[in-house]
Amino acid sequence: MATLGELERAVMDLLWAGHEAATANTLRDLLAQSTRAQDGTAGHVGKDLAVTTVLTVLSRLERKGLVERERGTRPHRYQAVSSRADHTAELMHEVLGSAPDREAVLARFIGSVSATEAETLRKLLEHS
Amino acid sequence: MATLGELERAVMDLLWAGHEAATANTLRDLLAQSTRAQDGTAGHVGKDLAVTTVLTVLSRLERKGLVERERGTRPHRYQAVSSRADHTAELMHEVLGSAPDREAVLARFIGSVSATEAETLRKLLEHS
DNA sequence: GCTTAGTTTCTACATGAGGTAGAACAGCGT
DNA sequence: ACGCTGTTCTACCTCATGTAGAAACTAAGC
Repeated sequence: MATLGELERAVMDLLWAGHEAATANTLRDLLAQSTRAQDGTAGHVGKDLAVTTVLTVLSRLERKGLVERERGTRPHRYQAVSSRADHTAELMHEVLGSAPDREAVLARFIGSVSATEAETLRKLLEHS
Repeated sequence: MATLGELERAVMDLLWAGHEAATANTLRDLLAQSTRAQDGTAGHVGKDLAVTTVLTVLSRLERKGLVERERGTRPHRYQAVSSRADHTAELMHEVLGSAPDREAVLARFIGSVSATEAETLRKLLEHS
């Protein structure tokens, strides 16, 4: 499955931020951002990493299909293939999909959702 | 997180079956069942495993909090702590929970649900 | 053209999870 | 006391992930 490690997730957080801003990041960007990110912030990494470390992670994320790399430009540009929300929703479907009793799962899932979110869901379901 | 390996999942599948039937399984039960399980069936394991292998897995699942073991009886009794549906729903919440943009995620999630399931969801949300 | 600083690729090592199982120990029925 | 079955301990292998050095590569200036 597409389960991410801690560092992978941090890098994805940075890339996802760029995704919202429709920005393709370079390695340098990412390093700068990761240095800037504070504890608790998305993309936070508690230490200084070697450039190669980040590149390795980027390659692995690319292999996993989460990151796309523009090889044409000179510093390559890296960007998340899909938004964080899309990715998370997909993950939820993956989790759900492996169940033979989807209905039961959905029932439990709905059962433990906050009142406000239940409201949100109701609204979302009106249209479809 | 509670991400399971292949064998762990197979064992959980057997235990979950027992959970529905309100049955606590012994090691022997599980081995017999796993041998019986056919390809595609829940709890399927393609080969004969050593007893210790299954026991190790059970211990790890116990450590993860997914399995409870009755140590009083002589062959110990093993059982799933919660139903598969509960577990899966919990997993979905975990996935969702790590997102800062829960609403957006829910929107995407709902967006890619089948029509029939959307209907199910609507019904489920009526009561709450 | 040649050096240089930043980029990318290759290769490597450490750690931890999970699959797998032997060795040894413990309790029960005979 | 003996042996069978279940349990515990320990161990090994593989793979994912974190981490990074060494080397190859490239654009830009001198």
